[in-house]
Amino acid sequence: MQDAYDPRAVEQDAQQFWESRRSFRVVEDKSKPKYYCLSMFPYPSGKLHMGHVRNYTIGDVLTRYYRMRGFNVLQPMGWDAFGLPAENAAMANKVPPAKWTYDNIAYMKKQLRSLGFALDWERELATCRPEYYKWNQWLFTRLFRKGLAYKKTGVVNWDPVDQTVLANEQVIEGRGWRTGAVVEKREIPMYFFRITAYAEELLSALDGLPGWPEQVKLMQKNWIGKSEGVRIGFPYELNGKKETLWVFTTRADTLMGATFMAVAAEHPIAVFASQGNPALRSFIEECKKGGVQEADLAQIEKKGMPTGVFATHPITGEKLPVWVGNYVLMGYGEGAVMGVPAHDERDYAFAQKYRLPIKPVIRHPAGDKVDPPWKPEYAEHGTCINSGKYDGLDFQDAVNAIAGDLAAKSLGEKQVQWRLRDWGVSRQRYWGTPIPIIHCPACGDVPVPDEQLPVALPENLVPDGTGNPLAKLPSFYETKCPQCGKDARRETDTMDTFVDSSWYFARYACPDQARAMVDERAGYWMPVDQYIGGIEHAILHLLYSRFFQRAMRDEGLMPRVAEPFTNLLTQGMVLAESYYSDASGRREWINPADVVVTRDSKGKILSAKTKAGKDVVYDGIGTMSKSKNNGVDPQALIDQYGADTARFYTMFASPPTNTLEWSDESVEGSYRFLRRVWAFALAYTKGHKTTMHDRQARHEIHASLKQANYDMERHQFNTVASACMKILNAVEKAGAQSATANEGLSILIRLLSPITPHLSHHLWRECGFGEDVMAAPWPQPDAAALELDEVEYVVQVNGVKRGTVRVAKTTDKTSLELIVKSLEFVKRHIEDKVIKRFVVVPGKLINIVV
RNA sequence: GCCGGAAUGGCGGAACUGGUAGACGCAGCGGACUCAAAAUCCGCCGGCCGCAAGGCCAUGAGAGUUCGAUUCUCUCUUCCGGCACCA
Repeated sequence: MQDAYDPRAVEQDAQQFWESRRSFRVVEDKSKPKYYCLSMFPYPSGKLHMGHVRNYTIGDVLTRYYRMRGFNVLQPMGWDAFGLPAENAAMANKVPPAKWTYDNIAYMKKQLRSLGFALDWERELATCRPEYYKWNQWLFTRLFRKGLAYKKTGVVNWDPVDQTVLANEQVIEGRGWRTGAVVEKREIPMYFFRITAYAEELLSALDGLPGWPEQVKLMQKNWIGKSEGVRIGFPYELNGKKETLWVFTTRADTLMGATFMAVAAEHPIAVFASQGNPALRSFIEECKKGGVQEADLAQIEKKGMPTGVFATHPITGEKLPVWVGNYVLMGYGEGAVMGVPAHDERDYAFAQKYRLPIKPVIRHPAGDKVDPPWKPEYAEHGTCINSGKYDGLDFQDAVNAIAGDLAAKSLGEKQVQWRLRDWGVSRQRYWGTPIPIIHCPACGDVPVPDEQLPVALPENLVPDGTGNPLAKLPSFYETKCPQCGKDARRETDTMDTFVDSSWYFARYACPDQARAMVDERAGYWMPVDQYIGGIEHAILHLLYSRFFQRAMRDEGLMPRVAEPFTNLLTQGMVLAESYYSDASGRREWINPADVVVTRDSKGKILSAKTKAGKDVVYDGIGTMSKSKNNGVDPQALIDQYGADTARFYTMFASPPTNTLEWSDESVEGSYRFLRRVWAFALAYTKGHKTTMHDRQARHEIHASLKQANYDMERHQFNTVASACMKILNAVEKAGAQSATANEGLSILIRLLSPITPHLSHHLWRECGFGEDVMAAPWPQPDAAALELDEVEYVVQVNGVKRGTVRVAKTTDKTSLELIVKSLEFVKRHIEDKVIKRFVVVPGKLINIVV
């Protein structure tokens, strides 16, 4: 055994051992319980970032742990390889996205290998490969025939200068990122997946997911947003024609307080009324300015303009003015709302601004009046007032009565409304799965027949920022209609990359299957037993995957599996400090690795300078991002300390679900610990062995092991790492030649092996415990070692700690009371007072209440 | 704006079902070893008062329940994630 710990040599050696044995290759094996451990696959952006290291280390710790516990464990890896950054890189470097992507995959794969993850590389897949995306297309055509994929218009961000659709990310403060032009909303035809057909099941099935964090289930529940309400019709006349303006409301009880109507700018009433009304037309144009992001729309100043149209209140017959409101969204409900200013905050603000009447119809906790400013209680449920025959009814009775009266006039019905919208999957972009539709002038939209799949994406194009290059490539879009054989045009839009990532987990079971999307091997491996990934995916990716699993199930694939992920671990983000320099008048972001910080004694930052001495400004802590240049490159860490230190640090630094604030300094401590383990093992191999046991040390070892096993089960790996440190402390106390060292080292090396597999592999062999630590059984604490004859009680008087006392374990409550009352530090606090209570928590604590 | 989460020493964090707040580390300080440095080892390490014994304060802020609250309830503040075309 070498005197000094040399991570490079140890890690190469262990990786070769695993490689030569194909240690991580798994096949279906009915004799063992299966465990499918999956980490979210990476986007091949160039190199690994710390979030990847953290994510994949968590997955690898679980993989190796379950493997030692006797499970047949699958841990695969692949590449979420389509997406926007490849097109951006292509524009910047004039290199096709395909080449950029494949180069990145090659480099990142090398990095993953150097970290020693127990991955079955024979199952590797990349979503940009035709043998993968063929099945996106195949499923799309199946859903299309069933009506679960369909075409309608959707709203996008439009850059009027580049004449192109922009992603939300490419809209900076309402302007196109390349042109600086004010972005406009534009309606274009696109394909949608009818996820709303599964809304009820996606919602109710959340209750059957005990292995998911409550917070994620709650977010999904709110996202799906089931609400029960009433669809109400307000008759109006347009050009002498009788029409009905429909709205949806969850507050039908406030119908008698409606004083106006508001419709979206795209609503037919608005469009009609704007003819011959230049002011209204320019207002509608104004509403189209800006992007489509929900967060922006929710914060814009509420503005409106009357259309001159009046709608009839379905109960009172009163004429209500119809306004165009920039806060009404065409995509939600009916694209129109009834304005009840007295009991809705947005309507209240709108009515105040435009001096519309405010009519209170609900008695709220603060009374009957709704004087300004707005108070949240105005929106609370209560008894109806000023509502004619509905006066005195409470919320539910009023809704029922009003819905009943409206139904009699065919102007209303109860309705369940979902916040969830259908999933728009069309992207006007090149680097994605081509949508397998052919547009025929005679036959309409025709899905590409199976024998013509995949619709291959040409890999040699370079986008230029002015729209989709596929739409400029006749050899791609010129085709024949599969039905009538006449000239037709191929769809040039590609699919949202979320489609790729909605089923990759099933494909890992059978990546080599050329004849089907998945085969019976998916039936063996699915569902995923443990899924691990960033909390930022809590809604979209996970919801889309749950939808896809059901769509595939109903297509006869994996018929028994509805939920793709049995257990979910959402890891926290890896954060870093960011700094910029203002010197050039423009913010120049400086990597934290190049910044020297001086702090005061409280740890507050006094000043920050670059290594060259230039002043920089501290911009707080946040996610690592390219735009703020605050990424920490894990490669430097691996090169300097080795993979095991990188792995140990990321596990030890904080519990997996917390955010992790990066600190270079703490890495050193992890490395020091691994060196101490090495040094102790070295001393152990050299010395004479004795049969002597250190009882106290042995107790500490087994108590720590018990804790570690508990924490392993609840995925709190930072305290597993702490337990390893405690065991080393104990075993060092016992001495390298003791029998306790033999037992303790054997436990320690096994306990560490999921976290630091290379070091554990090496030491296990050097200490003579066996050939392969992964084949060893997982350690269990010895009950006898955990037992102690004496227990220490904390003694409190009135809940304040006054001291401790050691007594025999068998002491009963009566004698305990006598012993405690005679203690000097107790007497002092209870003399001449009456003891009201004597609380004993067995084995732990005594509280005397006086 | 809406939905979800978090807040504990100088720093990361621990405290299992309400029972010793600060485990285990990092940084810092003092010492040993060394010609010296590195490495390693030993000791101290929340704040205030006190020579000490000991006492008081303290888990973002404010209230409440309890013999006892970091843990449960309510209100608030700040920060983080998501908001449907970033992945």
